[in-house]
Amino acid sequence: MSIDDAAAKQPKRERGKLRVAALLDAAAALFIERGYEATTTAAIAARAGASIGSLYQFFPSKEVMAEALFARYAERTALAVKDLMRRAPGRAPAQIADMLVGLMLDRKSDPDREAVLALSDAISNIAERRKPLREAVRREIAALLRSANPRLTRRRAEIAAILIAHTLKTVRAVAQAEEENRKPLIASIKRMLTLYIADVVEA
Amino acid sequence: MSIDDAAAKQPKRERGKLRVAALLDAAAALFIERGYEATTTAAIAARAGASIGSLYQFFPSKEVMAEALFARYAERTALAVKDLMRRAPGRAPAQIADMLVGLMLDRKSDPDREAVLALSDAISNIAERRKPLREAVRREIAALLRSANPRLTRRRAEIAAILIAHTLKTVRAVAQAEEENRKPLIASIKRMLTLYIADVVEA
Amino acid sequence: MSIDDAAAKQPKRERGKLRVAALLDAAAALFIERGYEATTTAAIAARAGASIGSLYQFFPSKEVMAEALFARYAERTALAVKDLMRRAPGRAPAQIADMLVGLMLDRKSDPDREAVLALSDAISNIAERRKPLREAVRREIAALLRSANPRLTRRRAEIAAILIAHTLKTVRAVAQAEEENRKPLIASIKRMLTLYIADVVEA
Amino acid sequence: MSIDDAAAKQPKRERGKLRVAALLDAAAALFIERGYEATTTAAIAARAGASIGSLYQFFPSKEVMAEALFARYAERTALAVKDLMRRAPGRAPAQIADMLVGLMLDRKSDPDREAVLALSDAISNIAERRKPLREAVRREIAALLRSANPRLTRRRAEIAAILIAHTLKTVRAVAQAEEENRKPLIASIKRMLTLYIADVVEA
DNA sequence: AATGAATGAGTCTTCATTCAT
DNA sequence: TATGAATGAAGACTCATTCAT
Repeated sequence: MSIDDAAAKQPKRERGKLRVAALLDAAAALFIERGYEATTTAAIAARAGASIGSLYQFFPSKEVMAEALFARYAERTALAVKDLMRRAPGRAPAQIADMLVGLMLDRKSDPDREAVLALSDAISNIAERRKPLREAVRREIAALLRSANPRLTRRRAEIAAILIAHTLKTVRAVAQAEEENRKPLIASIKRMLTLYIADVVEA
Repeated sequence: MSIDDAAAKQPKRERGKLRVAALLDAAAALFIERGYEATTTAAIAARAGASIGSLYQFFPSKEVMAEALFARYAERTALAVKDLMRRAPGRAPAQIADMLVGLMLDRKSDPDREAVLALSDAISNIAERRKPLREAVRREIAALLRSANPRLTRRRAEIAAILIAHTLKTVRAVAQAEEENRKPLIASIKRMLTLYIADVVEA
Repeated sequence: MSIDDAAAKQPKRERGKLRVAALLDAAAALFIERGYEATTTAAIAARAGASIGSLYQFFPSKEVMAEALFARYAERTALAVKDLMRRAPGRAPAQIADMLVGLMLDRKSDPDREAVLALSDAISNIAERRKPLREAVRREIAALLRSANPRLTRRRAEIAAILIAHTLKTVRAVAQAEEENRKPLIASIKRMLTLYIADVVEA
Repeated sequence: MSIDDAAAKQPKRERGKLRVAALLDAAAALFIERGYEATTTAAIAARAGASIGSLYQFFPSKEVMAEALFARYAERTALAVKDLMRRAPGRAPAQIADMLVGLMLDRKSDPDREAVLALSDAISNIAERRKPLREAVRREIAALLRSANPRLTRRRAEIAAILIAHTLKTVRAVAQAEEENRKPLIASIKRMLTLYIADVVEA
């Protein structure tokens, strides 16, 4: 809400929409390749086949680009989570673990995801921006647990949801860093989550 | 061993050692506050009460500073892990989980730790440098598991160790981001690890 | 009369005239608020509720806008001066001082005036453009003095007119910067001018 | 007092002092030649025989340069005014007018003066910064008037001082813009001021 | 050793103006 | 005519690193 909190300008013409998408794609690719700091706005524009002025027509600053990229990613994620929840109720712990890990693996295929990660420590308030998304996910997981065991207190479900969400991040780390062990690791994560969810739900 | 493989110069006098320590402390604090890229060598020198010239007397480049910081951290961590292992053999899963989580909480008090994390995506080969330390930790955890259940295959122990190590990182994340829920979350992590370790060990 | 001597295009339809007026009003307001250099053509268009393309439809350059603004102001000023002169002949020094100061105060209410001042050092040849207006005013004042004292040499009247004109500018400065002292200051200026005019006329 | 209210860094070595002076001289010259906006920091550095980095070593922004230039000018002016006041008491109106106009003409020879004028509308708060100087001058003039006529009320002296100070600015304007009429105009200003001062003092 | 000045390539961003629809 | 996208030269400023004292 600060004064220079200018947001990305919405393009009004078709040409503009294509530009914005191309710029965002280029930014995502470069943020992944080089990191946020090392990526120059000139490079983004060049890769998108646009002039630097064109970039600034839509994004008043490099930081706003990052935010726009995050918004695009958050929107897609929210959709995926919503979709998951439609299919979840009434499942056994092992199935739930499966679905959650599956969601993470699916989402990993979104090229924006990795780019958004490169943003984490680059933009100070991206952490704040990410909060609503994170909390939505937690709420959904907590609801899932309580639908599996209605006697679970709200508080306990909440704590468990936080831990499960954190653990799910491991899926991403594992999928990136440990390519040669990926499969058994994914299986192990599912196993660990299954044990934990069962423990929580049957408490 | 190449020519430009310059490392931090070892200070010869007491005064020099203090300077180096002060510079590393300042760098650590600033890397945490602003990140690696956003921290200027001038700011490091200023916070350490030294001149910029003095900084370059001991560290031939900003990158070398980062490496020196990492080395200081790795050394302390190695000591802590070694110490843990001396006390570990013959414990039950719950105790092992306790000790591992306790180690993370202990190590968190080292101000270098967070700073080293800020280095991750800043310096490409810091990831490489970190590998040996990470693998040492994994080896120790795997050994622990196999000492608890000698029939465990090397491979299974290794996979489990990787997952446990990843999960331990959650301790740090939790301790930072979720202050109000810290205690129940730590307890939950211990519970989840206990369940998983028991599952692995009793397989 | 050179080829690139492009002036503001005369709008043909009513809608165009309104647009031009709105653009000039917006420009005037922004020049006052931010100065000529700091005002962007985009901001002018935006405040006038027009598109940037529309602005350039009527004004081929930012400089031409400034000139058009000046022209609008000069026209109004010339009318006011002409009107003054009709009522001036045969008055006593104190009355003349009164009328001149009154004219300045009147003209101050024209929002273009302040804007035109913001143009002074921004556009080099605006000083040139201003010359004819300035000299017309001086001629009128000189004529006034000589009608009050026909024996006054042309030269003396001219010098006095220049000084009086300069002093009249003080009215504007005073009215802007010294709000709390405005009234006595205006009175003092009138007194000073009265003394001086009397001195010149009775010489 | 805002956060980024960084001031010019004081040089600590002789070399630095020379640099700062050279940069300020270059800035003054260029501000006069081209105006504040049109002067680039690169041009200032070049004219001073310094690198652009060297300029920013001492002046964190172009605006701070302008402020430093103003400070240098204000200091010199304050000295001149103080000196004047030492010689002023007990003089007749004509002599006082003479001295005041003389002061303006003297100060005009300071190359910083004209540069400072080019700053007026460029830097928003320069008006604020100028206030103390302006008020000091007014106080001195008011004191002068009251020493000439002790029965003058504080208020009346103050108002008269403001008007006199404003009128003195005319000296500068005249000296610049009306070169061919300078002499008789200066004489006329002295005459007008003499009349006015006498009127005030003998009231 | 210590200090602080010097360097300049490189970065983000701006903005008057032109063009395509 | 109206609109909004496109352009790119230019400008303020940064910062790791080197040098002179």
